[in-house]
Amino acid sequence: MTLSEPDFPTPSQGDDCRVVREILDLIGDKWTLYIIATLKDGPVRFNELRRRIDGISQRMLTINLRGLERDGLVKRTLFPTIPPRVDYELTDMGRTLLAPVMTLVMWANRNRETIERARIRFDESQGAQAS
Amino acid sequence: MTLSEPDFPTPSQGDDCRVVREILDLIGDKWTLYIIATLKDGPVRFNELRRRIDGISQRMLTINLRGLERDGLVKRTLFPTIPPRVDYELTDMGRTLLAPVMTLVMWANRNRETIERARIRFDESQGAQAS
DNA sequence: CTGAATCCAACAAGATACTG
DNA sequence: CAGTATCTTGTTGGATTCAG
Repeated sequence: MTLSEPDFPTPSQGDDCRVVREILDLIGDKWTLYIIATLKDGPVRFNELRRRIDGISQRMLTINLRGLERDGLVKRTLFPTIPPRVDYELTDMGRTLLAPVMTLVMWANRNRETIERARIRFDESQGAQAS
Repeated sequence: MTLSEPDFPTPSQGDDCRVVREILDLIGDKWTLYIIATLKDGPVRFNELRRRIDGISQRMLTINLRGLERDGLVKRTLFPTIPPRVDYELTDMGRTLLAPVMTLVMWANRNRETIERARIRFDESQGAQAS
């Protein structure tokens, strides 16, 4: 285990945070997570990805797929047919990322409403004090 | 448990991903995670935060703290002394975020080198095919 | 000390058109 | 079908200045 906090593992400021930043730079952008999620069940073709991910542009899909391929999270397979066909699929490492992401999903699901309420309350108190 | 996938819980494209996006919008920016990590052991004053988080500007610290306060992850306590003093600390919900983040930290630590190698390999193969 | 307000640079991302 | 290239725009973040 990389971390050795006694009772509860918490991010140890200096080191870990930078590492997490790299990961967040990896998956923290607008589309990457959607792409990974869309690939979770197996290979998907380029335009199929585009159709399934609502609102993504051709450009962004290409760029993000390149990044994921570069990082070894996604494998690109070109079939040199006419018309050409390209399959994208998660690598083994890409699949291991699904688990950590899931803990975030669960946290999000559990706390979404609380956060929503906190926001409303905060915004109201801000509006009220504007005298 | 919020998810009920049979063998392995994976992000279910439509729903969960949007929820995670909200969370990533929360912590996915450049500084929020550092702030949360810096607050993990208890209240910290504004300028102390600023000192401990290398490179952050006053403006960004303020903005991010406001956001965290708005979302109910951080509590702000103003001591109306002269000069004024403001303490920031994680709320209970804020602390629960540490655990999910940690799974990401661990994934990052485990896979950092692999990713680094993948990148080098990818970049080299790209340079090679540029004929 | 703890901010708020303003201006500005850099980058991310959308729209569109073109190509093998 | 699967991209690339270019242009434009929106957002983020840094620097600086001012205020309670």
